[in-house]
Amino acid sequence: MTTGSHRAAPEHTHPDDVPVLTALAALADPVRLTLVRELAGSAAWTRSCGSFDVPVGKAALSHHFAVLRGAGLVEQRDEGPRRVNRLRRPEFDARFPGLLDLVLRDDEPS
Amino acid sequence: MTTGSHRAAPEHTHPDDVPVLTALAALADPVRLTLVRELAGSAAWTRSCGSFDVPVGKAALSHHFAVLRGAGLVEQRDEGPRRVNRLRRPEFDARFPGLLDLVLRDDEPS
DNA sequence: GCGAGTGTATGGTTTTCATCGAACACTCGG
DNA sequence: CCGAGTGTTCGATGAAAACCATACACTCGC
Repeated sequence: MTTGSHRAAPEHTHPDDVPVLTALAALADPVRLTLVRELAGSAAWTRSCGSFDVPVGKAALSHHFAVLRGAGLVEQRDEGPRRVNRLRRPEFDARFPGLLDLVLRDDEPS
Repeated sequence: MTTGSHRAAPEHTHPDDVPVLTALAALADPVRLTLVRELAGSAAWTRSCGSFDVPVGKAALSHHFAVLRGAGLVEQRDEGPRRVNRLRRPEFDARFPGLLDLVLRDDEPS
């Protein structure tokens, strides 16, 4: 019986269980949008939560990741002391085709 | 000199001038989502502002339409005493391909 | 020119949400 | 076993946004 004391694994929501409104609300925030974009530019499982360049404290950051998880946008795994992330591109694309493409490739209007 | 006293024409924003964040925020609200969907199901210029089935008062409704205009989602024209609406599908699709399709054809997860 | 119908603007209330500081949990290397 | 590093949770604060009720503006039929 390896009852090993582990940290509680983060709760994940599959994109298939996510209402559109939740997905849109998750992406309609400048900080989270930055996280998603930066995450899309890195290989899976290579970025820990603290490695993102956003102007908010740890607490807020943690909250934002919880929202992204709840929207099926991000998957997290504990790796030693840090929590590493992966953008759930294929699953999310299957549920909301084109949405990620939109927010990723967008250039702001001149 | 026909200085005719007309009502101020509503200010419109073309989708090309709309940042993604604004578009997402506009759609990430249950009332506005209903408006867009109901509007998509009707012919252009056939729906006045008051003809939508949403559980808010006139003032809030007026505000929501202002947000939709500002996001390049809706065009309005004064027709007698009422203000009729049109969903700017082609323009908005050109700026954000697939986004409207997504919010329109979506079925909530079981 | 009234009065009904329709929409906007204003002012104020309530709710929601992003944020922070501080305290706590876990992992790992000395 | 301690201390540094990392992330979550809690409580509180502040800002943004949705909302309502009221008052105002415009159009039209009578």
